[in-house]
Amino acid sequence: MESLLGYDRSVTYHHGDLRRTLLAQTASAIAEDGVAKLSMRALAKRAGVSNAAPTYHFGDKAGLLTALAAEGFDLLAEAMSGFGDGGGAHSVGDRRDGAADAGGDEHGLVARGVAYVEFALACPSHFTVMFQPRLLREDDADLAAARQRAGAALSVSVAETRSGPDADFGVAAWSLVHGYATLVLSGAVEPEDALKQARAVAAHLVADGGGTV
Amino acid sequence: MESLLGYDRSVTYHHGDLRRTLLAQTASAIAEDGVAKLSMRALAKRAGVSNAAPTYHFGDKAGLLTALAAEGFDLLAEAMSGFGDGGGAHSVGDRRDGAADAGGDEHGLVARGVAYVEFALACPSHFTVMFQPRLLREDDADLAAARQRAGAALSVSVAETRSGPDADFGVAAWSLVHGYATLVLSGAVEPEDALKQARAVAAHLVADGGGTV
DNA sequence: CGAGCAAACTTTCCATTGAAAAGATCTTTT
DNA sequence: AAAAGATCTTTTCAATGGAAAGTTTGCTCG
Repeated sequence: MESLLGYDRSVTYHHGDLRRTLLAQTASAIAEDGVAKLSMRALAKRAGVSNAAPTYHFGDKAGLLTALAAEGFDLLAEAMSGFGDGGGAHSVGDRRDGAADAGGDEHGLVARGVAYVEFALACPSHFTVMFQPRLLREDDADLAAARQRAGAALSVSVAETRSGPDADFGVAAWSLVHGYATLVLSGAVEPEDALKQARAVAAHLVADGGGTV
Repeated sequence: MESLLGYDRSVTYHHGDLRRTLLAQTASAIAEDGVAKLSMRALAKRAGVSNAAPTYHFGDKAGLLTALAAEGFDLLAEAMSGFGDGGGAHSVGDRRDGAADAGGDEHGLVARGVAYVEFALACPSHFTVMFQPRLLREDDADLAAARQRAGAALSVSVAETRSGPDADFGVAAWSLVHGYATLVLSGAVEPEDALKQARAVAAHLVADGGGTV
């Protein structure tokens, strides 16, 4: 029977973890071929379930990508937290290569900027989807909540450096790291050593002492 | 006859300008619903031709988007040229709102950064596609050529400001304007007055006098 | 313990899509 | 005028997203 179906019903039925599995498979599928070529059916095959299983869990393709984006914003919020206040730097994902996080006493804002880039490069699928609202259900509550958490983490990063509410500087800092991450991911900038370069790039901004335009 | 076909054959057959028309319709379709929802068939209807007409001109969907991206890189190169050497500022597209280009004696690099953002906001469909290589035919010769022209224009902009070959600074400047444009286009940053803010943002970087990390 | 009930997943079906193949029409060249 | 080539159409097919209805599983309540 199972050889005909292509999957073992006793295992897949009430998988228990299918939602998480689908999200993970989605991320790796996007990382391989891009979000444009993501197919719900191929995803289902990849996870060893039937065509309609992903649709059941996420409603439709936009729902799937929305869930991925929400997960991404939470990962980003996590990656940006725990720098200054003794929490110790959390590296994205499982890797702990030391070198990237070792420079402990570099400028706090630079460290967080590097963390932003580090996240984008470690989770390219999440990052890509997070900033393509056309692909998402913008009215999704979970997405809004996760986005707000990430936004708060970003604001804190800037506020720690600049006491006054200098909105322009915050936007500039965000633009810098976001742009660098985007350019590297799109292949426009060759990343010999992306994180080292990111640190140098970020330092250009922080080196600006004044800030009044 | 024509009422049955849905188009006037005497007009559409050997349209003479169909390729350009299709590119323009593609740009506006993407601007409306995003590139993910772009349909070759809907595009054909929009242009008043049959299903296969777009495929004939561009090979396939990737070919269409590649042509759009190449056009975008040429528009960008044009937008970035003609600042310092007396050419006068060329505004993107047809609009000439004066205010955006009027501040003649602001820092040259800032002016070019603003031009970059101005282009991205004026041609969002081109800009979006230009930096999504997964959607394109990367081996396309026209794309490579146009991209190189734009790259050269960008390099000149930076080189005019910094004499020495400070690669990091160039990447930082590009990242800043590219990131700001991307964030505005994705809706992540609210553009009260996007260009004014862009100028302020860019000034943060230029205000950095030294540059050595 | 078993009957119902909701959750999780499957099967089937349909409209739309991208692309290939082959045909029709117009323009240009010779 | 005849041939050749460019431009556009018609037809066709496999793949896709999604809707609808059916089936299996686990849980709850009597």
